[in-house]
Amino acid sequence: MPIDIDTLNGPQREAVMTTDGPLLVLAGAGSGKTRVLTYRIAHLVEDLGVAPWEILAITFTNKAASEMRERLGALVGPSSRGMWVSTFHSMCVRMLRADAERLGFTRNFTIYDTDDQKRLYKEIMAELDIDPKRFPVNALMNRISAAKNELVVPGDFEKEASDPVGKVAARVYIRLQERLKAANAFDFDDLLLYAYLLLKNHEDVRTAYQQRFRYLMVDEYQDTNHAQYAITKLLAEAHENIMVVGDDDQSIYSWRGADIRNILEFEQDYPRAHTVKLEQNYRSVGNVLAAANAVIANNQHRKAKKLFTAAEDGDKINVFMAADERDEGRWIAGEIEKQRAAGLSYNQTAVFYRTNAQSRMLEDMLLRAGVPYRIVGGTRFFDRAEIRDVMAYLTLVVNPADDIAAKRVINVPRRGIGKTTVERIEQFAREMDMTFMEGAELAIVDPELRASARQSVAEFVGLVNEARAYGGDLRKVIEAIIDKSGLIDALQNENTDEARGRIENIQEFLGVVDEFAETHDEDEADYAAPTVDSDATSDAAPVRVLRGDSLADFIEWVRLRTDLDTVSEDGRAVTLMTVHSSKGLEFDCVFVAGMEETLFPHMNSVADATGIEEERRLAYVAITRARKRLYLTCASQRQIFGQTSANPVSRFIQEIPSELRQTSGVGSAGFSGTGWEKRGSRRGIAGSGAEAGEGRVFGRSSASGPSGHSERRSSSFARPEAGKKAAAKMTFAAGDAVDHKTFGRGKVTKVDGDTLYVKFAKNGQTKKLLKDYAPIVKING
DNA sequence: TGAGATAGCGTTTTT
DNA sequence: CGCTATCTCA
Repeated sequence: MPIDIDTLNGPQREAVMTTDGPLLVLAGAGSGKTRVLTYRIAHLVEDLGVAPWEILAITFTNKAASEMRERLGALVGPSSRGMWVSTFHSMCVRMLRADAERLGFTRNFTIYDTDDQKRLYKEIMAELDIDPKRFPVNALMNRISAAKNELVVPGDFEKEASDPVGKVAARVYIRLQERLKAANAFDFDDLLLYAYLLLKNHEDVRTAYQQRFRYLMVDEYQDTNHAQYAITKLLAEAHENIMVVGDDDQSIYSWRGADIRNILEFEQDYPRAHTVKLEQNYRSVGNVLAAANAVIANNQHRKAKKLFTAAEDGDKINVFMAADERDEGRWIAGEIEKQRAAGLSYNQTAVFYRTNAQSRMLEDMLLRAGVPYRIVGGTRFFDRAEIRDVMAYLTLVVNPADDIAAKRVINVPRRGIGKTTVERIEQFAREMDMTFMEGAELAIVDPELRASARQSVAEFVGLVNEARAYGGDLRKVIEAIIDKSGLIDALQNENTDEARGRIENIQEFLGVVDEFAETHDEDEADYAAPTVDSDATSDAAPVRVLRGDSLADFIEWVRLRTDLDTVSEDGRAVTLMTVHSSKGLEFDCVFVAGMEETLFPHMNSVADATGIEEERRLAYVAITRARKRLYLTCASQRQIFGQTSANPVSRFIQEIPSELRQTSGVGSAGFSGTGWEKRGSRRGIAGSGAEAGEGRVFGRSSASGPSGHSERRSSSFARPEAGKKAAAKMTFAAGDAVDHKTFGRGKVTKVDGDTLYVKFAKNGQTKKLLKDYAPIVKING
């Protein structure tokens, strides 16, 4: 399918057509950069005859990668196969799988996530006798993670560390890498670090990749850390056909090691670099864009640019000042309903917040208002204990050296293997320099252990070893492992509602397996890393992957997966997520809640200018997600950690010219902040769309406190039942059908004063709930 | 060895 | 305030 270059604007076209040499594309928010990226690739393949496997495109999230793959599929068809379109992390995994042996690992290596990592740190700290009170695990983890992202290896780290924490971290770092290697595992940062070392220290490998990838494209370049930068640089060395796309104004991950200088200094790194600026915004209406421009203009350290749009001005930015966070959530819910009545669908609406903690109240209020929503982020499905247990079993089957996984499940379900036995095994392993599983095999014949314990260990070792021989399709294998592990049986025997819920989760997990199988059939398998013996054939054609067994692939897929990756367009629900998660997305209507000093900007970031600038970029990202309507809300007082505090309105609101804003909501006599309008001062002007929802109905003087019942709050909700139950005086009777935030549908079986007994359909369990506080809604039928 | 209770802790953002 | 991790008791 030919691409139509004429649909692009000037700079876009320039970016697409400039294929040779280094190219920096500064792509403002909503300027069509994904389009440019995909068109450029299509141009390379279709017009210039570049082979798909000569192209490497790196994105920040899996979602972005699969989106791009999809678009490319539509653009150039099946020839997009064989192209590497992936995230940094999965690219590194692929490289490491191909050459793990060279680094002292095997191709079955495990990827440790933060939880595994933490367990390992704790073990190491115990081993090295480091007091976790004086040296918190998190501090050490952050320190070492930062070092890895800077490509500082343990030896160098030790030399450089002078402060107390650094000195301790140096010891931990050394041991950590030993332990990880022994476990045949990489943590997240290691994936980058070792991939870099692989390329750096093995010339043949490096050359193979350099020659293969004639064209490199890196998206979200402003978010790359030093390790990613260095990897990219190495890969691009031979051809220097590297295109990076990014927006310094959207750099929001510096806390994770992202170095904004990578984009700011690209032109110095590549003196031949050509630069293209995409400044025409196709996403937002004029007022939204003007607000975004005004806010970001307050940052000193940025490349000069100014987005413009041909779109109409649209509505003003709607600022609402709530009495408290409850009021804020309620108002947002009401406003969403109003928008909905005006024809906006739920899934074109999103509510953003700075911290995950804020989601609770918002959820609660949306639920009460009967607004369907879904949350992105927060606790992940894969983080549930039972799912992690299953994963640990699967991991152990693939990588028996994974001690963390082994220890996690050796007594799950209960087999009567206690601390004593585990410590004994650890002792063996340490003394004989073995893995935990090998130590366990010794323990089977250890006369010092109780016969029953030995028996149980033998059982455990046996089932893991047996599982290695299972064949058949992936789902069958996984089902067999779960079955043999006895996890489900044990849960069934518990015979509690909670256990039934867990079984359900495990079953849902099997659904995930199917999902994986569907999206990863053999044809979809990726092409392998180039083989190193570079005779005539190897760079002429892609090498077909010899990915190990698909169980390993599945584990890897799960490990590198985020909640964000499952954000789908369909589903009639409002999306709730953090501002960070929102990057790259767009919605017709956007609410940003909690626009107060100390929350947004967050108090931990206001100390220095760089912190504030990053918060501002975050605000910029939030604002520019909106296509048509933007709401910024704040609360005059808010409970944080059970403590009520009052904070001034966010400076980012003040930075939006007042003529672009329209303010509504209640002030409060007791409010101590600055910059708040007095109650009612803007009432008359509040005008369109706001009058039914704000102050008059929901707002009440905060002086009366959250406990004060307001008389008639129900009237403005679109859904009568939702409004009704929003009131604290809501009554329930046995037989009522209800919907609970987490438990789903249920039926009231008994009412005892303020206490409700609700039997939930999903898990069959009956819960005691306080009617005024539980996140429940009465529903019809 | 396991279950229960309590104390203590920490809550910015996450590939 | 809510969750986790540790301690204590049976």
